[in-house]
Amino acid sequence: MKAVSSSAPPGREIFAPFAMVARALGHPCRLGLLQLLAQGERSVEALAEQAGLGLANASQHLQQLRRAGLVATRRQGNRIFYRLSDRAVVALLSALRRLAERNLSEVARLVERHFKVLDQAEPIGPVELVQRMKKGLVTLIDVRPAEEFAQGHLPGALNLPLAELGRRARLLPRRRAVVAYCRGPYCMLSYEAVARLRRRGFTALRLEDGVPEWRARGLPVERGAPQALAPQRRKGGAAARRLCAANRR
Amino acid sequence: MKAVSSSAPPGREIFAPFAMVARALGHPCRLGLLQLLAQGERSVEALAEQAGLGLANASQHLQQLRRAGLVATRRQGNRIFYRLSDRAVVALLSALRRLAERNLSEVARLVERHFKVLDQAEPIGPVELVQRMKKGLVTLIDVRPAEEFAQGHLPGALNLPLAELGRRARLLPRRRAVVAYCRGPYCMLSYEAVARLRRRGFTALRLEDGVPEWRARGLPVERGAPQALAPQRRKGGAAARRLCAANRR
DNA sequence: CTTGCATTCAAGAAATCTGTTGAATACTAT
DNA sequence: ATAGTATTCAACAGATTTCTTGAATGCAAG
Repeated sequence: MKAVSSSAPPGREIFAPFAMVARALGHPCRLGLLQLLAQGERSVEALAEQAGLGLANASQHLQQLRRAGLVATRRQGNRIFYRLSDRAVVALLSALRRLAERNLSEVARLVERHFKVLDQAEPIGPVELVQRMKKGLVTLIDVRPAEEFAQGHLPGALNLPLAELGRRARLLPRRRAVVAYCRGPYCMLSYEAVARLRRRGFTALRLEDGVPEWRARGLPVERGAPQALAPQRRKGGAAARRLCAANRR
Repeated sequence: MKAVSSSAPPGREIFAPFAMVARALGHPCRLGLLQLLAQGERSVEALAEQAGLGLANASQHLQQLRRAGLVATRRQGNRIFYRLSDRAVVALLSALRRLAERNLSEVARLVERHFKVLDQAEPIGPVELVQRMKKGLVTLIDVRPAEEFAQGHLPGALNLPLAELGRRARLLPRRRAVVAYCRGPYCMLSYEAVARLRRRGFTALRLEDGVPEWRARGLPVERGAPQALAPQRRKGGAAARRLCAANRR
């Protein structure tokens, strides 16, 4: 950018810091990194791998995010963990998503179509989920990797990472519908999970929100406990009761 | 950006549209244009002039905003009027501002310092304004140009554009404190107005919000009526009553 | 101190973005 | 039609961004 055209109206530089933050959000890779970080803190290496980026490249993207104040770092021994600097970041991302959904109908249609192939049905919202859980109508599964589940998950959810879905799907009760959720509205894990479950004859639905959105709504999140890998779990009954108890307050 | 490094994790392109919207916000000039548009619709020419941009340059920035779905256009005869496409845009800008304020303390300090020279006192919030207006303690002035005032202003505000402040300041009551507002938290008009009024011996304060923020809070806005240019107006009394009435609902 | 590991820095090529200029388009008024 | 106005388009130079590669840094373990 050259010297601003003619008479620079005063108070233009004021916007520079804000523009910098917006710019930091302005790259698909960085949005992907932020979505991952919204699940919990991670090392550079883990982020690079899960985002499918080269190491140095991921590092540079992360530093850009840090310069913009969107993420913060913590050193632990040899490695450096990145995390969202503030839960307002999730709010900003949600605002961005809402607006892009409304206004970019052209692109949004394409995205939707691309996903609708996997999931023809509307996702259900958090309110409806709680109602159905209360009635014991659904089994709630978290299809993210176990580590992310450990860092926070919906109360009463079973952790069934997509990778293990093939092996463990048969353990799900067939009577109840299965509701799957993952990292967020634009994470494809749950789309994929729902598609696979349907192919196996399950009644499967997607939860609209991911964990970050759920948390941002002020709804309760259960931490820790990567869940016993025990394939045989009282499926749904106890879990549903826990979810309801947590939501009743 | 080349082909994404190695194995493109699925669902990366999904973020592209969102990144595009964020990018559109990622330039100081475009943020300035959006701030102007938040006051009301405008022609390209008016926008270019007020933002201090070349005509073609402004046009291109505006088209970028339109491609991102942030603004929309309307043709009227010879000219084209741009407007915000959705009030969610103001919400997004506010979210951006909040986050940048919190996290970019380094830059924020500089900005603040730059402004604190003009305004040493904290701005007052909308709640406090309503209270003081109710008690008839303050005169509320809108220091934006008359056209913007006409497109929407706080109930009971007097329009005293910065350009006319010199001539008309003497007409303000000296007993009451003067509260000035303008386009938003990072518009310098009100800073400047407050500084000038103080130099003249007034007790002057800045309102934290501008009209867009006020509106976004769901507070009432009076439209039309560029206000009689009559220098002699029952200053504050009737205005205050109107503001209070409007806010009471 | 040396080694190994995680991360960052540095440099360079390719792509993208910006602002300017001058021409082209779309509409109004004469 | 013709002239005039408002806006957009096209093209270009300069700046910035992005990703890759390879080296440098900081820390922990031996």
